[in-house]
Amino acid sequence: MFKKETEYALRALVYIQLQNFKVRRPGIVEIATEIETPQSFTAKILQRLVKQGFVESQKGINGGFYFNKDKADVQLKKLIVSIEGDNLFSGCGFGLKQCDENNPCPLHYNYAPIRDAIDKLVTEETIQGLAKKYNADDKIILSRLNLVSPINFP
Amino acid sequence: MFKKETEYALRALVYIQLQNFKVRRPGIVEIATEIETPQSFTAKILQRLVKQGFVESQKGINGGFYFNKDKADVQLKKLIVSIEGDNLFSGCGFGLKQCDENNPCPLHYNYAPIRDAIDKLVTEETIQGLAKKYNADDKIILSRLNLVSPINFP
DNA sequence: CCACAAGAAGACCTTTTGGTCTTTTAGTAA
DNA sequence: TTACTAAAAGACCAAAAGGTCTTCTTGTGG
Repeated sequence: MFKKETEYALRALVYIQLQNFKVRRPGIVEIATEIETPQSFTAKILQRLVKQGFVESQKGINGGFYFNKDKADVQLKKLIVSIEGDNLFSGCGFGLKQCDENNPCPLHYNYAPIRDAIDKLVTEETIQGLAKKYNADDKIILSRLNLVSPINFP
Repeated sequence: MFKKETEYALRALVYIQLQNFKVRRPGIVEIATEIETPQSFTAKILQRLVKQGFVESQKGINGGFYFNKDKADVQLKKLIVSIEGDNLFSGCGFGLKQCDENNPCPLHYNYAPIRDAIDKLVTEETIQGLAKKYNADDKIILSRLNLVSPINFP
């Protein structure tokens, strides 16, 4: 469904938010280890997300990645579109350029409701929402790390 | 959603079935022109589909691609899986290896219904079904070709 | 039986995606 | 102010996806 880059970004950001809830700012080594992604590639992805303002980072000792609480929650759709464009939400299942209600392809009436459901999901859900669900439902899994003692976090 | 190869295969096969309904066997040049895909690439895709038994072909004058009426209709799922594997129907939105009801990722409860809807659609629908819809609903579009006079077709 | 009209086969190329590695920059604590 | 820690930057590499091109092979129809 999603590209690897998108999957890694989702997992990394949810992981960062979870650690932020625990008053920690995880570094790239910890993040990549816990969400089980290639470290350098994950670093590159996060650097782009920092540049684009989805998440922030702090260099040096006790540095790491974190969300600015003054900013709005990160909407999944904005994140996904920034990585892989909006083809998933607006494209035609047949790959036709012009396919809509007035000019439907043979798959249109089957496919449109699914596409709309995907759009609704990613429009309504946020990284912070996913992280909160994780905290609320102890069945939900994401990483191998379950509890880390908080360190000082200004 | 789907890979280009899958999209081209869907369009090509539906086009072939539509022409078969008109007692014609379209050739690769006609197919690629009408469904607006790269000719050589489309030829390559169709050759693979012939080898795998999804469609048949006839060389020489008045040759072209056609469906064997004695065989079962082509289920979209079988076609798609043969091209891009079943990740779309069984994979996790987060890209986790082990993600299910018992071990859900944070996106699981949102994503599973969508994935199931996709699975249902491609399991129930066939190339022949799509082509028939096309014939029944004159709004539906696929190619630039709307009517071609039938030629002899044994 | 030959000319021609197709599809078959496969080598090759380009772009995108996924990924590694090395060097630089910046922040912090002692 | 130095030593260390951590992110930033970007060159580089590998695999997969997407696509082209040339050369067979096969099946008619005349």
